[in-house]
Amino acid sequence: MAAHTPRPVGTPEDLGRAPGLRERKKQQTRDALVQAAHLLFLSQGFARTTVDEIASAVDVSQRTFFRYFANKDEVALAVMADAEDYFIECLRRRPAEETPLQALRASIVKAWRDLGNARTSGPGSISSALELLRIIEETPALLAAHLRRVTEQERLVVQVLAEREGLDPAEDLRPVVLAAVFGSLLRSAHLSWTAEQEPAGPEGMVTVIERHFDQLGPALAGHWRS
Amino acid sequence: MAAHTPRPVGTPEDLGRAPGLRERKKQQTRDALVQAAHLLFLSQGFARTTVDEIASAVDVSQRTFFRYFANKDEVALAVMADAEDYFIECLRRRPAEETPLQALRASIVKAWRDLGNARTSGPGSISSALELLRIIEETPALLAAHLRRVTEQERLVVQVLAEREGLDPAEDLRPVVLAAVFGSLLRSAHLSWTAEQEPAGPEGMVTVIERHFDQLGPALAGHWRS
DNA sequence: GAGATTATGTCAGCCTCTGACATTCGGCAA
DNA sequence: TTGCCGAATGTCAGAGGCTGACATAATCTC
Repeated sequence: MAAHTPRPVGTPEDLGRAPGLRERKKQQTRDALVQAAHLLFLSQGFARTTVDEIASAVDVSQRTFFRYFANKDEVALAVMADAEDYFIECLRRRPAEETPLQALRASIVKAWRDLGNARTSGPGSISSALELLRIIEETPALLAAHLRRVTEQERLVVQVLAEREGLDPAEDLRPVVLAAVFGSLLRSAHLSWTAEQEPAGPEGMVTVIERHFDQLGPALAGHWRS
Repeated sequence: MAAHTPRPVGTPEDLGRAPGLRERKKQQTRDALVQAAHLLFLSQGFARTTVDEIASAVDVSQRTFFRYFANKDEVALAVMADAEDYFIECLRRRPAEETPLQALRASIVKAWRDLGNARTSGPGSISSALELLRIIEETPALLAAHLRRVTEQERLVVQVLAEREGLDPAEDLRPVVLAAVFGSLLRSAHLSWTAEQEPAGPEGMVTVIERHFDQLGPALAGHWRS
């Protein structure tokens, strides 16, 4: 097992090659750990769940747990992390005619919709991610780790945007600023989704996100008092 | 000592009352801890500094350290936290004629300038805060904690903005969105300040922040390709 | 100065996370 | 099939963050 095990991301040469037993087992324990952790977090809360519990629920040693995940946070954020990867993929595929802002909006909506239509249960399911989002928001340590992940994702967004528009992010601040704006827009959407009794599920999330996008113009415009 | 010791924030009834010996001593050890931690972090890095080291540098027990700060992160972020409080104060005082965006921009610039002109050394100095910013950015755990703090501050900004403009933040998304945008704008400014060889010190930071503000309009406008 | 408050120290202990080393298991080729 | 190599896992020991409980010492109040 590679040192520190980054999350398995399908490299090009993986495609079409049948993974051996070893790989399959690895994926299996990983999924099992995520799922076990998930269940425990939901039932007992994040803080009151120990790594030992998670590990022994899957019948591996604590040490093995830490070979799959760098820390306890990571296992909680794993599902969200996968979803974010998919979003980046969507963004990469947007047609060049769209403005950067349009492309971002379209990608995030598509990502949620697709994930919503995909597997609807199991460790990688999107409803899992949504339940997790609630736990994340109410657990300071997790929220912190999540926010850090999000800002790292933002760097990727900057890169993709700059590439799309053919400019150098070191020269031009616009991709940086837009990515930042987009990131925080998403976060306030998540926040309002978890806080309010919004329609649950991915489609509810899409609604909330779109509502936030629509407020972007008005928020930046002059005075608010009508 | 109150349980968990939130950072001392001057309550109205404190004003003009001479603090007793006990209070003064508390403030003294707190400052000493911050300063000692600060020096150690700068010389050895955050991770390689133990709480025991910090505590014994000030000649108190480890247990006492944890009565002042909930965790190791907090002592590192203490100076930044004070600066943020001052910013909020500035925002509260902005004239009502300014648009929300103008008020935010003016407050953050004023806050950096004032803090820059105030004590220029010592545990609460602004140059300390700036040095810390570098450490924060390169220490994942600290960055995470910092980001969480920032988003909490954002909630305050939402409140102040909503109050200014006389609207209900639960009804109207504009304060929420603007605060989010502002927060991420600041963060990318910090990032570019720590990354590049920007003019050091508070004034350099002001320059960077203003440059980012100026890009806000262009970033959101249609296509970027000229 | 006596008693009530409050800060500090001490101690024991849980939990997260890591390095080192031994063991077992899957992949692969003779 | 057998045997070897490398990769995954287990075991163990230990550092470091953090907390509750209780005792002690300092300040405050009257």
